[in-house]
Amino acid sequence: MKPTIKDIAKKIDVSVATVSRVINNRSGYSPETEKKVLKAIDKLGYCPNALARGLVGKKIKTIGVLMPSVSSMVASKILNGIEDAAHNKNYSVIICNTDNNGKRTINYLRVLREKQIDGIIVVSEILTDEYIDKIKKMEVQVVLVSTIAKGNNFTYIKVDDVRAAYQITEYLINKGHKNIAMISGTKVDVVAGIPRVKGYLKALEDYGLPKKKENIVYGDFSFDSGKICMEKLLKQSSKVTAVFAASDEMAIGALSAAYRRRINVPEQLSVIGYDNTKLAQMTVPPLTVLSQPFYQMGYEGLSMLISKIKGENVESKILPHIIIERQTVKDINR
Amino acid sequence: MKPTIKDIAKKIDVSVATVSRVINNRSGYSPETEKKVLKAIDKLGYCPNALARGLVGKKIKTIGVLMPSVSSMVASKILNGIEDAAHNKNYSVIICNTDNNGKRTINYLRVLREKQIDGIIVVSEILTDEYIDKIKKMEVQVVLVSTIAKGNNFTYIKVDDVRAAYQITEYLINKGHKNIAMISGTKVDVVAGIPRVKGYLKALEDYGLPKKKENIVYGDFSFDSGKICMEKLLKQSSKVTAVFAASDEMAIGALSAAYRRRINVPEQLSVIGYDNTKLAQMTVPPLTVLSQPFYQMGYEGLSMLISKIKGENVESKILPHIIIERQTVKDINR
DNA sequence: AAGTATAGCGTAAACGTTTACGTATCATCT
DNA sequence: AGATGATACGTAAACGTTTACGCTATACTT
Repeated sequence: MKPTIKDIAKKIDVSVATVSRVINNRSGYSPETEKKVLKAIDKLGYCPNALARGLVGKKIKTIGVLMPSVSSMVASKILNGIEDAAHNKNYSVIICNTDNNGKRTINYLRVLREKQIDGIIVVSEILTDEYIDKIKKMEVQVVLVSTIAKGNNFTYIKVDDVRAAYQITEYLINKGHKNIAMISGTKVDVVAGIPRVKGYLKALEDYGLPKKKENIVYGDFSFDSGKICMEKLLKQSSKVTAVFAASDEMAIGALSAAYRRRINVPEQLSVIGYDNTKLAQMTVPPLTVLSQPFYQMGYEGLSMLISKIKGENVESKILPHIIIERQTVKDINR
Repeated sequence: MKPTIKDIAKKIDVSVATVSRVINNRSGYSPETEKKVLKAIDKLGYCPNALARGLVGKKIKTIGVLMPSVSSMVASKILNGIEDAAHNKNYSVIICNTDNNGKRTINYLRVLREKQIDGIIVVSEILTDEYIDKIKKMEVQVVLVSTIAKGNNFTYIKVDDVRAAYQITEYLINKGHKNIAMISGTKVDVVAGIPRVKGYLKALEDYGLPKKKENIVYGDFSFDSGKICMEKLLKQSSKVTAVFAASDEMAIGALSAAYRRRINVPEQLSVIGYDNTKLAQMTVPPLTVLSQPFYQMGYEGLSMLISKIKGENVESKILPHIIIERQTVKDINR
C-alpha cells in the first residue's frame, strides 16, 4: 500500500497535522521536526493524494479543454500553448475531443463536472444554446479560445477575423489584383466562415471593386474541398487573378488544382492562405498566408483562465495577426 | 453550493446509503424509492463528486498520456485514437507534453501519481532509465505506444520498423532502383532512427546492392532537415535514383530541395516517405509512403491499458504497415 | 406455530487530506 | 510573581462518497 500522511505521522510520532503543515510549508513546527518529517517522507516514498486534497480544498488544479478535433493542425497548436501554460502554472489538462458531436460534448461537460475541474477552455467550438446553458450551470470558470458565444459575456481570446480578411483582400488589391475570388469555409461557421467573407466583401466595396457572387465558393476548410473549390473557380468564365482561401489546407488544395491544370502559381494565379500552419512553409512554392498566433492564443487563454479561477477580473482579448509574404502572391502592377 | 448525496437523502427522508445505491444501480430499494431519489436528483441538479468516489474506490477513471510533442502530426493522430478509445470506455485523459525534457517528464510523473491516475500511456518517448525507474515505483499500469523500453517487459504496441524499412527498400529495388539513398532520423533514436537504417541496409545486402556510406544522411525528422539532407545528397558524385526518407516531413523537404534544383520527381528522382500523415496527400506530386496506423495504435493502445487496469493479461502487439503508392516513385525498369 | 429467507432500508466507518481550535511550554515584560 | 505572547504542537471535524453490517417487517417453508 502507498503510505499516507498517517503512516508518516506514526513513524516519527507526531500528529498528522504537523506532517500536513510541513508538506504545505505552513508555520508551526521546529526545524528538527521538519527534518524528521522530510526524512520519513523520503524513506517511505510518500506522495500526497490529490483527490483527498481536492475533496477538502475544493481545488484539484485541473482544467478541461473542449475542442472539435485534437489532430487538426490548428487545434493541436492551440493545445500546445494551453498545455505549456498549464504546466508552468502547475495545472493538468484533460482533453475532450468533441468531434462536433452534441451528445458527446454534453457527456464531456458532465464528466468534467463530476471530476470537479477548476475551469474549462473551449477551443474553436461553435457553441449551441444547450452547451452554453450547461456550462453556466456548472458554475465553473470558462474562457473561449478562437471562438465566441454571442449574446453571452464569456471571456474570449481570438483574432479579429473580419479585419484580417479585410486586410488580406486589401493586400491583394494593393498588389494590383482586381478580380479576386474567395474560397470560404462553411456558411454556418460564425467564427471562421461568415466573418471572413464579410471582411472580404467589405474590402471589395471600399475599393470600389465589383462583388461577384460566382467569385465566392464554399468549402469546409479541408484540402479536398479546397481542390474542388478551385476547380469550380477555374471552370468559370470570369478570369480571377488571385484567390483568398479561408484556411491553409484549402489554399494548398487550390495549389494542387492549379498545378494539375498547368496553371503556374504565382505567375498566372496568386493564392493566399489563412492560419499559417506548418504546412504553409512546406509547399512549392511556399504559401503566402495570414498568420494567426495559435500557440499564443492557447498560452494566454489558459493564463486568463487561471486568473479567473483566482478571482481576478479578466477582459476578453483580440490578438494581432500578420500577413507572411512567401511566394504565392504576385504583384501584377509592375 | 452544489448539492451532495446528503442533500438528496435529507430532502426525501432516506439514508445516504439508499441514494448511493440507486445512483450506482445496486440492489436494495423499492421502485418507489428509486423514483423519489431520481426525482430529487433531477430537481436539485445533483452531480456525483468523482474525487470522493475516487478516494474511497481507488479508481478515478483517468489516465495520463506522455508524449514529446502534442502538436506534431503523428503524435496528435495517436492522441486522437487514444482519446476516442478513452471516451468510449468512459475514461478521461490528461495530456503531458514532455518536450523531450527530463525534468519536465519527471515532474509530470509525480503529478500523475498525486492525481491517482489509473494508468499511463507513453507515446514515442525515448525512455531513460530514470523514467523507467520512476514509472515502476508508481505501481501503475503502463502501455507504450510507438516506442519500447528494452530490457523491460513493458507492454507496447507499434509497427515493426526494421521490417517496414526493409520493405520500402525492397519496393524501391523492385522498381529497378540500384542506387538508393536514405535520409534517416537521428542516430540515437532507438525506434524511428536506428531500426529503419538497419532495415534499409539489410535489404541492400539481401539484394546484393552496395552499401555506400555517403548514401545515408542524418536529419531530425523535420521538413528543414529533409531539405538540407537532400541538398547534401544532390551534391554528391554518386547518382542516386531514389531516396527513402524516414519521415513524411523529411520526404517533403527532399521534394522541396529537388524542386529548387529543377529535378523532376518522379521522372529524375523517386522519393518515398514514412508515416503517411495528412501531408503526404497534399504535396505535388502526392507522396508515396509507408503508412503507419497511428490512430489505431492510439486506440488499441488505450484499450490494452484498460484491460491491464482490469487485471487482464495483455500481450504486446505489432501492427501491420502498408506502402501507399502515390506519385513520387517511378518504375525505371520499363 | 416456529423458523428461515429476503427485501428494503439505516448506521457508521473508512478513504486521505486540511484546518479551526485547544493546550502546554517557555521566554519576556511589568 | 503574575500576566502576556509566541511557539510548537495535538485533536477532531469536515470534505462527499461507498460499503460492511445490522435491523425490521413480511413472505414463505415445514
